[in-house]
Amino acid sequence: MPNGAPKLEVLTEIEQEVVNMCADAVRVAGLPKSLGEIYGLLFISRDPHSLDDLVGRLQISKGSVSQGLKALRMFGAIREREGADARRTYFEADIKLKKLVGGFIREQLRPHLKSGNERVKELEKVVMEEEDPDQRVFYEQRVKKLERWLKQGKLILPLMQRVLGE
Amino acid sequence: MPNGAPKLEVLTEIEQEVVNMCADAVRVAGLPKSLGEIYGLLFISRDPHSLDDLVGRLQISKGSVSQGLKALRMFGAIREREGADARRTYFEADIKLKKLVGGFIREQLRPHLKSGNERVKELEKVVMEEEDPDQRVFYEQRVKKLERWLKQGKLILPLMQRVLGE
DNA sequence: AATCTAGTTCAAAAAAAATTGAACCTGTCA
DNA sequence: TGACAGGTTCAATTTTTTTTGAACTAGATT
Repeated sequence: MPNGAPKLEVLTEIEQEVVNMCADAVRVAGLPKSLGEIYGLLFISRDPHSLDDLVGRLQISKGSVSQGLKALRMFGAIREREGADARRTYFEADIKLKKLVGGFIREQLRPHLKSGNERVKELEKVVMEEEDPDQRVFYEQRVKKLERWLKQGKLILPLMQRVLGE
Repeated sequence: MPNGAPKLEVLTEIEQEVVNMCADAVRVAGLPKSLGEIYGLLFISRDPHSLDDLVGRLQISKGSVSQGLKALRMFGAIREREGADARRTYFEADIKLKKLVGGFIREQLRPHLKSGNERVKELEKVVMEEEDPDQRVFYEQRVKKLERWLKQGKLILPLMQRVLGE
């Protein structure tokens, strides 16, 4: 009978430190702290953890951990693994920066660029209706500027991924 | 006697659209909406605006606009300009993407990388105290990984600035 | 089939962040 | 000098975001 009981111990100093660093790092990216805490603990752990392990060690609710794991899986930041209790799902961190940044770009940045494009197209239409010719010319310049910004954004994402390709 | 009275008119469709786009864009970067609204209105205006103009047109409080302008000045995203009323300070948008991104990197990203470095140095010390040799080797690997991540981050910032050099 | 249990969902609660507005500077003008 | 106006500050309030936890689903297990 395998020991599948969730771990309940408190975090060691090292674990706590890494968990905090990751929590702060994801905040910079505008993601919830709990996500970083979960990733941080997996990152600094040799053995994979189950949902209940994470609840016990990090002292955050089952709901938060469930949602956090879901998001991290979407980013490709964690992987499922076999573990002590065949009934549970265990997770380990994917530590390739390329993967993490790639997931972030795909899930967070690209959707915004996409909707930005649509909005600029809308803008072009509205600008065409401007009566005053000088004003219209000015607006056209500015909208063109927005378009160029979006293009630059689209350009820089794959570049970032390439550079972080290690 | 120059007419320095603040503008009170409501936003046109175009202005509203650009203001909203900028508001959403800065949210992605983790900055307050009001900052984006202010920048957006300046971006799409031919003439510079005073603090009271912005309060009147955007319907946000004097306090918020004052703070927003302060932050935008720090980023280098806006410039002071002469205007109708010699007593007031007027602002116009700096529309060079390089400048905007540069300001963001300098004010928001670099400080985090810096504190990250310090924290990793702290971590190294704590790891040295780990008794179990296998565990210590594992921790050393992970801390090294964190160091590499920070280095990559430092590497990519100037690259971004260069690419956005237009 | 009834019971367990790992995991999910989501409305409500809590926490964090942004905004407000009144008090307060500071320099100008009469 | 005193009244005034532009601008700043910051404690209190509002809004937004995150977290919680109880109810629920689904897939074993007896």
